[in-house]
Formats: sequence, C-alpha cells, structure tokens
Amino acid sequence: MTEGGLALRLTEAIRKAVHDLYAVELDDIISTRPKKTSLGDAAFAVAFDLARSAKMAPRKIAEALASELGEIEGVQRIEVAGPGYLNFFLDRAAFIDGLIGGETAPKAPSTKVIVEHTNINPNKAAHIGHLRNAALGDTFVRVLRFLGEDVEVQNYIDDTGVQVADVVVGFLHIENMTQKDVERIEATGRFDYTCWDLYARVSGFYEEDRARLELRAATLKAIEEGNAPEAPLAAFIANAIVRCHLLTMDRIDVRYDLLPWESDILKLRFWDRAYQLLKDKGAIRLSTGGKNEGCWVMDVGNPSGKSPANATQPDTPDENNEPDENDEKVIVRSNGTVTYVGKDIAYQMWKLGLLDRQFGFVRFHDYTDPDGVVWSTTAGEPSADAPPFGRGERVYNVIDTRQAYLQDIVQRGVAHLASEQARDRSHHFSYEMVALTPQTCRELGFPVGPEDESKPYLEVSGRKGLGVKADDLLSSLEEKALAEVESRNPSLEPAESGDIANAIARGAVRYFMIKTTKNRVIAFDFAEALSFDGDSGPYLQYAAVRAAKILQKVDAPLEPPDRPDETQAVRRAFENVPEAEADDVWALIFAAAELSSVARAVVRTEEPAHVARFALGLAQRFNGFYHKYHIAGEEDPSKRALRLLAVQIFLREYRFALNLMGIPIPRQM
RNA sequence: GCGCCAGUAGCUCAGUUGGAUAGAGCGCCGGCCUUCUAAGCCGGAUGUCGGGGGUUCGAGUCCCUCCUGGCGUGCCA
Repeated sequence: MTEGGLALRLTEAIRKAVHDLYAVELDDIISTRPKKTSLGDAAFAVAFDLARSAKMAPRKIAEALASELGEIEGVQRIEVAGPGYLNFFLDRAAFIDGLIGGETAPKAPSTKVIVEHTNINPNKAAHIGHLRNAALGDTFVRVLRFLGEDVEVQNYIDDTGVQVADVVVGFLHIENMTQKDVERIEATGRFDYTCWDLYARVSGFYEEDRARLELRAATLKAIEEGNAPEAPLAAFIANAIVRCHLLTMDRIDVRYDLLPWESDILKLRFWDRAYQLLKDKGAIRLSTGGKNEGCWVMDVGNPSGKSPANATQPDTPDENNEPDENDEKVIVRSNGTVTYVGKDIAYQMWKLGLLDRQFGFVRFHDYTDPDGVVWSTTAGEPSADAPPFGRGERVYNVIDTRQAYLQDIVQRGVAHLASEQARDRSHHFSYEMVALTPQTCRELGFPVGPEDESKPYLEVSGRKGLGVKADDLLSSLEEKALAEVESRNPSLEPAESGDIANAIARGAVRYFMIKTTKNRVIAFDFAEALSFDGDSGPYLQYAAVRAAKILQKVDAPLEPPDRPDETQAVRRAFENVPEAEADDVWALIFAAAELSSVARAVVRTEEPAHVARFALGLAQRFNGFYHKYHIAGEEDPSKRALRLLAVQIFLREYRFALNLMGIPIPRQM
C-alpha cells in the first residue's frame, strides 16, 4: 500500500539527479520489475533515454546517476546492471513496516462513478455471454470501490424493445394465450426457460410467413403507447424475467443498486425531451426520400471519428451531394416509435446529470441479507426514502463490442446535446462475445452444418435458442464441485458440502469469465470451463484455504500485526535466515504488495483481467513457498517469525484480490 | 467496399504507455503424500511471435503493406 509513496520517492530522486547532472527534465520515469529477483526490486531504464542527448554510453550514465543519487530513504542499495539499467534494492524491513503499518496513500477525492452492466433483454434466460458481461462489470465495480470511488451500479432494462415484443407475439399469436394463462405458467417456475424456448420459436413463426412481421411492429407500437393487451403483458413478462435474472446473478454474487426501465424513460417523457433537443440542435433530420423516408435520422458520415466530418471528398463523386443513406442512422422509425439508440441517448444524458428530468424510485427486490436491496425507476408513486441516483461524474457502459457502432452514435448524440467534454465522461467499456465451439454445439444437441464445422466458433443466438444458459452452467459446476468435495471430505455434513460446492462453482465461473483479456472472443468449451486445475478459480481458492489453514494450525491471527513496531526484529530476522530463504520470503511479500498498483492499472486500462493474472501469479508463488517452507514444525524463531509474517501479508492482500473478482474463499476444500 | 478486433509452444491464452535469456495453464515424459490439505509441488521437451518492409542502442510491442479469421456497417438490440 505504501508502495505508491515509495515509487514517488524513487522517481523524484531520479528526476533530480538527471536534472542536476544533465540539465534534462524527464516527465515520465517508469519503473519496471527486473526479470530476476537477484537483479533487484525496481529497475529504471532512464540511462538509455539520455544516451543520445548526452552523447555518452548508457552504462556510463547509469553509473554517474547511481553515485549522484546517494542515499534514499527506503533504498538499501543501487546497482548498475547490463547495458545500463539502474537497479534498486529496497530496505526490506522498512518496506514491510510501511506495508503493514497502514501508511495509506492519500485517496483522490471521490467522485461519483456510474457503471452500467448486465443489461439483458428481459425476454429469456441469461446465457454465458451475459455472465461475462456481469463478471467483467462487477469486477470493475469492486476495483473502483477498492480504490475509494463512490460507485453506483445500474442494470438497464430494455423492456420496450423488439425482443420483448417478440415473446409477446409468441404468447398471443403462437400459443394463443391470454395474460391470465401466461401468469399461470409463470407461477409454475422457470419462466425464463419457458420464454427462451418460445423466443426461439418466434423466429420460425416469422419465417413461415413474412407478413407476420407486421405483428411485431404493431406489438411494439402498442407497447410503446400503453395499449392492451400487449402493453400489460409485456410489462408482466419483463418484470418476471428480470426477477429471474436477479436470482441468476445473485448466484455469482453480482448485485445492482438500480434498475432503470426503458419504459419509464418513455412514460416520464425523458425521450420526448431529448427528441425535442435533438431536433432543436439540428442533430437529427426528417428523411424525405429513399429507404428511410419518414424517419428521423442522424448523419453519421464519419463513423467513429470524433471530429465532425472532415469534409474530405466522398468516394462517389457522381452523387451530387445527395446524402448517402448508408451514412444515416434511424433514430425515430417512420411509424413514430423510437429506436434503442434514441432511448439510450436520453438515458446517457440522465446518467451524466445533463437532462432536466428525474425518475421516481421504488424498492424492487430485497435480498436475503438485511441491507441487500435493488431499487427500480418508476413512473408511478415514488418512495420517499430513495437514494439520490444518477448524476455521475464518470459513466462506464459495459456493452459488448458488436454495439460499438451504436455506442458511437449514442455518444455523438450526447456531444450534440451537451458537449464534447460530456461525451468524454462516458466510456464504452467494450468486450468481446462468448461464442460456442462446434463441439459444444453438438454437445447441446444443435446440428452443426458442414460449413459451420470448419469455423473456429459459432455465435450464441437467443433468436435460434442456441446458447448455454447461465443457470445450467452454474448447476453443472456445482454438481461437479459437490462430487469433488464429498470425495475429499466424506465426513462433512451435506449442507456444509453444498455451501463449499457453491463457493467453488462461483469461483470457477467468475474466474473463467475474467481471466481472458476482454477484447478476445471466448470460444466456450465445457471441459475448459469445468476445469478445477491450474489456471482456474478453484486453484486460486485452494491457495487461500491453505494459507488460512496454516495460520489456524499455529494459532496465529489472519492479519499481520497492525502496529509494526518490530522493524528491528524483522530486520534481524532477515539477517538471521539463509539468504535464499530471505529472498523467497521477500519475493512473496513484495509480489503481494503490488495489489494496489494492479487495481489502478485495471481502471486505467479498463481491463479486469489484470487482477486475474496478478492473483494467479501470486497463488503460484505462494504454493511454491508453501511446499518449500513449513511453519508448524519450524523451531528456529527467526525463520518461523519471518515465514509467518509472509503468509499473513500474502493472505491479507490475496483475500482482497479474490474479493475484487467476487471469488469467495471456502472454509475448507 | 469501409470500420473495429484478433493471429505468440500441439491446444487455450499472458506478455505491465519499446528493455535484460518471450512466459503460464492444459496435454506429454520423469519424480514427490508418516512433517501446515496432492484441486498441490519439483524437474524435462516444445517457438519462422501470420509474411514482408521500416523506425532505433534495442521491436512480440511503434509505423507502412500484404495475408488469414471474426464481428460491425438493420426502421433489431
């Protein structure tokens, strides 16, 4: 934790030395970690940067800098290595002293950050792609909170889109059901699975007779205008499905502060307000001809470009300045209904505190624990004790990369209505999809055609009903984990085994969804997802369980001593153990101490996988240490004290790391 | 066509705003349970970092170009 302050001391010292010797101001001085611990704890390559301007060999410069630097608090010695690295060896005892003493770096004044994630269409069961979204989003939220940010988590409910309309069409026109019928079915349970199957059948229903697409359009309009029977049925379905999703996500410990409903954006006239502003600012125009005739459209001639159309000559000069229909995006359809993009512009504006409208809020769902509550927007009677939702300084939208084009248009809308600065406060936190290997498709019983066979992966399709449901995956994991737990611990009570198995399943799936870099497609494979060995959640959990077991065995507290008044004792202990062991102890502690900088890197790069890599590396290091050095049977007091301290520090930081990923630590495994 | 992403060991992937001998997991071979849990540890084999140019003390990383694959470019989201 203090490593931030130490790093600052080092860079400042180097900056001063470089200034004094070469009269050069270096703005970024980057510390890297040497490949081998024998090369020190922090390395600087500044000598290479200076070589040209100083017209000297890097090695000479590094040597000059090393002697100029002299004594630095917290640094034991400085070495010049290789072609010109400056390698710093830290004062280990002092570092540990600061680490456990809680000399916390001053936290930035916290600003409100809104993270929007999950956002599943409320018309079917959640699938593995949604698990990736939720795991990424929730990890990011936990990291932000760890760093002291004030975070509000929103799960946007698109209850007025085509997807819900399709299921309404399915119930009304395929099943010929009334709302009462649907309510009876819902009461029997697994409503999200029922809708999953029905939704898949709707596609076929349209394909049999394309004229039936009129039903979808009419249904959508009826929902938007609040007409019976479509509107109340849609509301019932969306509400019931959202409750299913909340339970599914609670299984992996993902929760939300607020559910903003798209229907409330319409009912409370957020959209009407944004629509008026978009027209007033000239951001959208009525298309008077061509395929988009009668629609309100936004011109998007320069996709993804931040500056408005650089006015370079178009590739098709034969079109005499006629706007290209491919360069316009429909915001309001010719029948007057608004697309998702339009509604999202209004929603983004509200999140940024830039729309002069406010929702009402009501409690939506209580979790079993006392303070677990999810709020919801409402167009009805609001609750008086609702928290002040909205008005984010920064907004992250966790949405898959296939929607990058739409997100770009939403952001253009925000820039039009507010400013470029407002747009920059909103981030599209984009990630790649979870696809299925052809093998997985076959295992699910879906026929794989010859042309799909050669593909690396196939896209999940809710429309076709092709996908692995989140609850099914979790149940498979729990089943496998339970079998393992029972075979390893036959004497456990069934309830106990069940709790442990659930924790393992949760750890496995959360780690699986986080460990791969977010912009890489995950080709889902059951065998890989169900693995409990090596680079997996259970491996990480196992290390924590072992560490806790040691401390329990020797009757030591889980935390290192909170007042490190024993710097001298630690220093002596380091001197009294063999050098190789001292290095191993130090390597474990120093690695664990990187947690904070890893957390900052996660936010800076919007990449949660960094925590996963960090935790894996730390677990591997601990497991090696665990096998090499024992505590319970050790009689040498210096060795014992140092090893104990290392395990305590490791466990403290490691538990934070697992918690950032929402990976629970079972009591035993 | 245009835009975005990806190409690293047999497979799945890391690789920290350019840095020291390119790393993990799985799989394979060989060891380790009377000492804190073997979901583990130790050792071994495995590389045209897609191809070609360029930038420089130094390139898997930056630039150009080509190839391959995926996604986007809907009055779906």
